[in-house]
Amino acid sequence: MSSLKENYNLMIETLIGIFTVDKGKIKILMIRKKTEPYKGYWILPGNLLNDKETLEDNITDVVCDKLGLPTMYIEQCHTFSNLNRHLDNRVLATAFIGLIDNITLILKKQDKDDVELEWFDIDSIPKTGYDHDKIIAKLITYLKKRIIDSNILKILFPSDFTLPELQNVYEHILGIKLDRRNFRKKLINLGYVTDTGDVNEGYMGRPAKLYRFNEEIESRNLF
Amino acid sequence: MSSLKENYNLMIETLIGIFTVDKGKIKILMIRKKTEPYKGYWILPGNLLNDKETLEDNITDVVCDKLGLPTMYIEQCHTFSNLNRHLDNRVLATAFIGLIDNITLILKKQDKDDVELEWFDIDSIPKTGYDHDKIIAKLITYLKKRIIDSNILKILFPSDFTLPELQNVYEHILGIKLDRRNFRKKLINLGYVTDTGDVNEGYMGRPAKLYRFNEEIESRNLF
DNA sequence: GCAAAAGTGTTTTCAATACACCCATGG
DNA sequence: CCATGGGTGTATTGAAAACACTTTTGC
Repeated sequence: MSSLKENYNLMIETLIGIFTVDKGKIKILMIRKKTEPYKGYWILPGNLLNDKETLEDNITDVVCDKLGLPTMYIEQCHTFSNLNRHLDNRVLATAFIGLIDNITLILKKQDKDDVELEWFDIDSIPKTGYDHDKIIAKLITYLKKRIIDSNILKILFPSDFTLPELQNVYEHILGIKLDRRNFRKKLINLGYVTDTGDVNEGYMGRPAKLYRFNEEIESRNLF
Repeated sequence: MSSLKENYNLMIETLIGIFTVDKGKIKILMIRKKTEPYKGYWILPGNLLNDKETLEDNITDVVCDKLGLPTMYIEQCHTFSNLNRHLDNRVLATAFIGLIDNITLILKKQDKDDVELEWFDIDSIPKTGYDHDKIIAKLITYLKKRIIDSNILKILFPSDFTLPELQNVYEHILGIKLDRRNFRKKLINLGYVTDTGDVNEGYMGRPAKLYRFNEEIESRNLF
């Protein structure tokens, strides 16, 4: 603990992968960089940490002020400390995931003129600036693991979703096909979801029933 | 990304909770602080990050050079960024877990005269300096979760352990009693462990058979 | 009426649970 | 021989997996 000051030319940024689900597909929000370096490339939203706020406060500010999105559920995932992350300065990055359901997102977002945002399917990430491709890969892996071993999917499916949509997400994450009958049986019989009585009209084929997650269900591995 | 330099009076330290299992009990290694502040208190080993190394390299150096322990399996867990972690400076902390089995530990450790180390049962953590009590709590929670949903326990039980020892660890972590017959049945029938043919002599009661984990087993939730 | 997508039941298999007595050693 | 801790088998229950046809809507 000697030499407290001398070794410090070192900065920290926050980065966030914001995820939502739209029609059974998991999407991540990226922002197009407007200045050099990496001008025109897609990157994760984020900000440099200043010395009067926590990482969590900082990233919450990014979400609200910079992106115009509502406050959302976040989890810290990993701190990246490779030496060459930035070209000039040493900058560490603490990466978060943020989860928001599509309905709240559409209702509460405020458009910002000064940022160019786009949602990408997590299977179709564009070319990124910096090392954000590696960070995104880690965030997606983290998200998948959390979906499998907790019930954070509730946050992405707040109410009035269809079981085929939910099944799509599970199949996508697990990389396997699930039997429709067994899927419904498990979710319904184990008390995870409840029929809302409504149906999802306006699509091709037979309208699907709408469900919501039950609140009081404890987390366990479903698949 | 304006104002790169002006906001930086900010440092990062690494901290590590090193865990081992001894006779069915999970232990964590702590170090006694020899200087003010918090002189005489127990803290987690760690070090300030300098600008020429990654967090992972830094903590590996702590383990080897400062503590005299062999290189071990580590995982990054969380970065703590509360404003008042240290008294004078703003110091963030990235905390790791390190896992090592008791046999390798005893064989390969080099005693260091200048550090006072002690292994504490994770249920009996002493009074700590700084916010290390909170960090330890988080590390223990993290470790428990990882033990439940992966097979990192293999790292802590390399070979020649008894099933009652292993059962103790599971019971401790899960906070429940497990049936001895069902525990053995599961571990053996599902191919997780193999009888080495040896027994554990020299303790009271009937000697226990010794087992080792099978290598090729995929990770799943056992309980 | 046909294309598209959603809904439904039964059987089999296997792991999970509950449960009580005997065995091997040290002192 | 007794105290201590370890090892063993069976029956029941419940979830997991496999499997094909019918229903509802839009066009």
